[in-house]
Amino acid sequence: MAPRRAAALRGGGGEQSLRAHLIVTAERLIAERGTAGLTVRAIARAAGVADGVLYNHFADKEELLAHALRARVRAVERGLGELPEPGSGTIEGNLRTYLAHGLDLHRAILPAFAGLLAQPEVLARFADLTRPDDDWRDRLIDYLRAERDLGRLAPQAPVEPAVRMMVGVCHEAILSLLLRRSEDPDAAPVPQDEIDAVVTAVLRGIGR
Amino acid sequence: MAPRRAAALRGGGGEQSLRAHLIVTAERLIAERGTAGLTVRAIARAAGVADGVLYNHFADKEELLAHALRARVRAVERGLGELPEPGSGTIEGNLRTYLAHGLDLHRAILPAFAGLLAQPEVLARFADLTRPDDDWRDRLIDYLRAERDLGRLAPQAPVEPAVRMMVGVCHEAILSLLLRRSEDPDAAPVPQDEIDAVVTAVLRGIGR
DNA sequence: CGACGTTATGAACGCATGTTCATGAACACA
DNA sequence: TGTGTTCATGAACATGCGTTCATAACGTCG
Repeated sequence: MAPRRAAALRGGGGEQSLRAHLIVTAERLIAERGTAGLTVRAIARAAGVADGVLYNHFADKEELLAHALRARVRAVERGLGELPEPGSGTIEGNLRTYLAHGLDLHRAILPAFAGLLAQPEVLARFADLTRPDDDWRDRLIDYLRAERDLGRLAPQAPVEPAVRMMVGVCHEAILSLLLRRSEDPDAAPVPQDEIDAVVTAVLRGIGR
Repeated sequence: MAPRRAAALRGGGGEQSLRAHLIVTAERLIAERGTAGLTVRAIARAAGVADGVLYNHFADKEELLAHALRARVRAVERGLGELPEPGSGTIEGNLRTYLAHGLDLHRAILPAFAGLLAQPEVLARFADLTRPDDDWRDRLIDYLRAERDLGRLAPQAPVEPAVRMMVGVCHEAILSLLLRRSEDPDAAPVPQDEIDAVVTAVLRGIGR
C-alpha cells in the first residue's frame, strides 16, 4: 500500500501514516525554531524522507505548515490544563491562574507566529486557524463577566480594560523575552512576584 | 567627484549624497511595507539607481537596513512631540498622553520590526539600535516615580505593574491590528473611549 | 511467481535573491 | 586637450529555495 523505506526508518511500528509523520516533524521544528527559516528540505531531512514527499500529501509547503501550526496550537492548549470556573476559589487566585495560563500560551505560540506577522498575505491563508489567544481572551472576558453577574465584582467593574491589560501583559512579556533572547539565548521569563503585582493592580483596577 | 547619471535622475539639486538617498529610499519602503520581503533590487529601483550601488556605500544589505531603521525610528520620535512633565497637568491627562504616544509609536515601529522578530540572529545585529519602546517605557517609569516622589501618588503605588500594563496595551493593540489587517487591510485602530477606559483602570490600579 | 498499481525517491528545474566585477562615463587637474 | 581617479552601471554569478517528474522499490493480486 504505502510506506516502504521510510516506514522502516521510522521504526518497527509504522502504524503512523507518512502524512501524519510529516506533520509531527514539522510541528517539532516549528516549536524549536519557529516558521521563519524553515525549509522543505529541513523538514524532509528531520523526517528521514526524500525532499519531494511533501507534495504527495499536501498541495504545497504552506498547507503542511498550516496543519503543523494547528497541531502545535492544540498540543499547547492540551498541556495547559483547565481554567477556573466562576464562583470557585478567590478571584485573585483565579486571575493569577489565568495570567500564568496566558503567559505559557503566548510563550509557546508567539515565536511560531512571529515569522507570519511579517507576511500578511501568508498570514491570511491561516486565518481559519484557531487563534489561541483570542480563545483565551474570550474565556477571560466570560469569566470576569460571570463573576460580576454573581455579585463578586461591582456591577460597574470595567471588565474589558482589565482584560485588555492582562492580554497586553502577556504580549509584552513574551515580546520582550523574544528581544532579550536575541542577545542572550538564556534570558529568563517573567518572575512570579511580577505576576502577582500585576494581578493586584488589575484587581484594584476593577474595583477590589 | 561622485554622482553622475543618478544625480541627474534624482533632480537638479543633487546636494544629497547617493548614500543618504539610499537610506531615505529604504526608510520609505520600510515604512510602507516593512522589512519582510524587501529586496536589494526593489530598493535600487525605487531609488532610480543600478542594482549594485548599495555595495559602494555599505558592507551589505543588512547594514543599509540598519541605517534605514535608525532613520525611521528617529523620524517617528521626532513626529510625536513632547511628553508631559511630572507635576504639570493632571495625572489622568498625562497618562492619556503617554498612552496615545505609545500607541502611535508602536503602530509606526512594530510592523517594521515584525520581520526581524522571527530571525534572532539578524535582530542581534541591530541590538545597538535605539529600542524606541524601551525609551518610552523608561520615560513612563520615570514619570510615575517622579509623581510619586512629588506626593501626587501614594508612596506604595505599584508603578512597575502599571507601566507593564500600559506597555502591554500598546503591544496588544498593535499586534491585534496587524492580525486583523491580514484579513481586512483597512482595519481600524484602538478607539478613544477604550484608551480612556484603560487609563481609568490603570489609575485605580495605582491607587487613585 | 509474475504483472500491476502505488508511491517514495532525489536529481534536476526554474526562479529569486544577495553579491561581484569588468566596463565606461563623468569629473579634476595639469 | 590629455590623463588619472572615482564610482555608477547592470549583466553575470553563486546560492538556496519551492517544486516537479522520470525512476525504481515495494506490496497486492491473479
